[in-house]
Amino acid sequence: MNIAISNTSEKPIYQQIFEQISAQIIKGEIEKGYILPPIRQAAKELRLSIITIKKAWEELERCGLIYTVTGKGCFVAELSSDEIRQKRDEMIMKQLVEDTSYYKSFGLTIDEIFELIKKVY
Amino acid sequence: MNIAISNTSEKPIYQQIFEQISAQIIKGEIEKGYILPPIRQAAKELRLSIITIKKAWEELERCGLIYTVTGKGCFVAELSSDEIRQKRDEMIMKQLVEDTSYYKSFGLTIDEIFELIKKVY
Amino acid sequence: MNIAISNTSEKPIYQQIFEQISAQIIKGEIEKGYILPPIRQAAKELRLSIITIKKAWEELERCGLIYTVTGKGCFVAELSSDEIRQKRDEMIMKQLVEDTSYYKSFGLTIDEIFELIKKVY
Amino acid sequence: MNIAISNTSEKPIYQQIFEQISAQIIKGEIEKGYILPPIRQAAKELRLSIITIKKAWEELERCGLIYTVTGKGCFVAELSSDEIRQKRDEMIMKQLVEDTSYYKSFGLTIDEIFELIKKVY
DNA sequence: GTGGTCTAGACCACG
DNA sequence: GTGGTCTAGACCACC
Repeated sequence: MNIAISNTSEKPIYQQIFEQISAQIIKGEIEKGYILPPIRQAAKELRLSIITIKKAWEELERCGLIYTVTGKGCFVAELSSDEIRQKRDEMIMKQLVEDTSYYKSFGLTIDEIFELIKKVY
Repeated sequence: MNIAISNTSEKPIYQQIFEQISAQIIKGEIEKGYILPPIRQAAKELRLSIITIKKAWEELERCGLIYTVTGKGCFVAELSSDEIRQKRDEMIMKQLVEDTSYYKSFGLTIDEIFELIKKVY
Repeated sequence: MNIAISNTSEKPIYQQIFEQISAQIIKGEIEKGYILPPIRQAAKELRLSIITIKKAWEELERCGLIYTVTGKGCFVAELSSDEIRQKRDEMIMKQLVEDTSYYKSFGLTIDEIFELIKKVY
Repeated sequence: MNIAISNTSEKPIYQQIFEQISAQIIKGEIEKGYILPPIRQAAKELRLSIITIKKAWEELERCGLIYTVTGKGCFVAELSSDEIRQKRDEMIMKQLVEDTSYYKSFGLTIDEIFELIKKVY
């Protein structure tokens, strides 16, 4: 559980948590079958409301990255590397389609986009 | 004035308008010195509140893309192509920084990002 | 009639005209008894609405700097240098009181104000 | 929160509020990290519309004097005394440029301006 | 609870 | 005619 929260960001906190944990799962930094900390404990550690944590957990479950066993806790889903890769591409693509359409709306060519990304990277 | 509003989008309406008009100005689709439609007329055409339009116009003015003359209307700023280019890169960079940090969080290399963008483009 | 108008300024146009002409009268750049150009002509020269010019002339008359003779035109008032000086101080003081109270509201000492004015001057 | 509103002033209400609060922050009368009253409460207290308060808060945020955390409130920014001083001079300079150009238009020298300010102070 | 957005009116100064 | 400001409600997402 290594999460960095920014209060000033425009992104809602629950989404920041969701993105970071999902990235960690997909990168294999959290092993399959691992039990996520109980909501109450996570809330305490991150000094956030339980509601906020719950919302992040729900998002993760909706994506199939974790599953809840009532009374026992939330487990990281045991996915094959193919499934993982598929989920990763799904999540990234969803974002990518939106992003590129934004860049294209300014009349940028694909090469100009690459140029700018290189600068940022 | 060719604006498409999505009520289901997460983006606030005023920002959708801002983005579309700013893109049109930057692409040169709206010529310099052109008078934007009066806010009341725009509000009526798009079936929006005056304040929503006003907010979009204010953003445009803050970016230096238009200037308003009270009692006369809102004019597209007369910028050099260099200034336009600079403003364009500014706006895109702001978005790009956020986007790439998202991709990076999944462990994507810059080449993998290029690969994906090519597919989408 | 040497007037510079800024459309982008926040100051209303009629006030810009008023300020510039009154300053010219007070500095003696316009001689006493001089006939101001007819409203219609001034409006044409400055490419402004007649209403705008009329409003500026009215302000000048309210300040006693010009007087209107119906059918003949607007004349620069024939004031003694004492009267001129008094009017000048009146106009400046009115502005000054407001300005200094603004600076004071930020907790500036009089010396700090002088320092800043020197920079600007 | 000690705000005095003048309905007769030419200044828009939201700007009066902005100026008073920004002055208080800059003078250190409101401590860093302090939470501004919720916009709805402030609106009620001052008997103003929520939007009017919101506009004032937005100006403060644009100047970097406060930052808002959605769902939590608006906090006074934690700036170093240098940053504060810089912001103060910025705001005053902006006003000062306009003011001095007005005085200069009447042919006043810098010393005459000092003389008058001393009188008023 | 908080702020973010939006509506459908209104009055005013300016041109 | 224009934009500038303001009101008194409303619904939403987030915490």
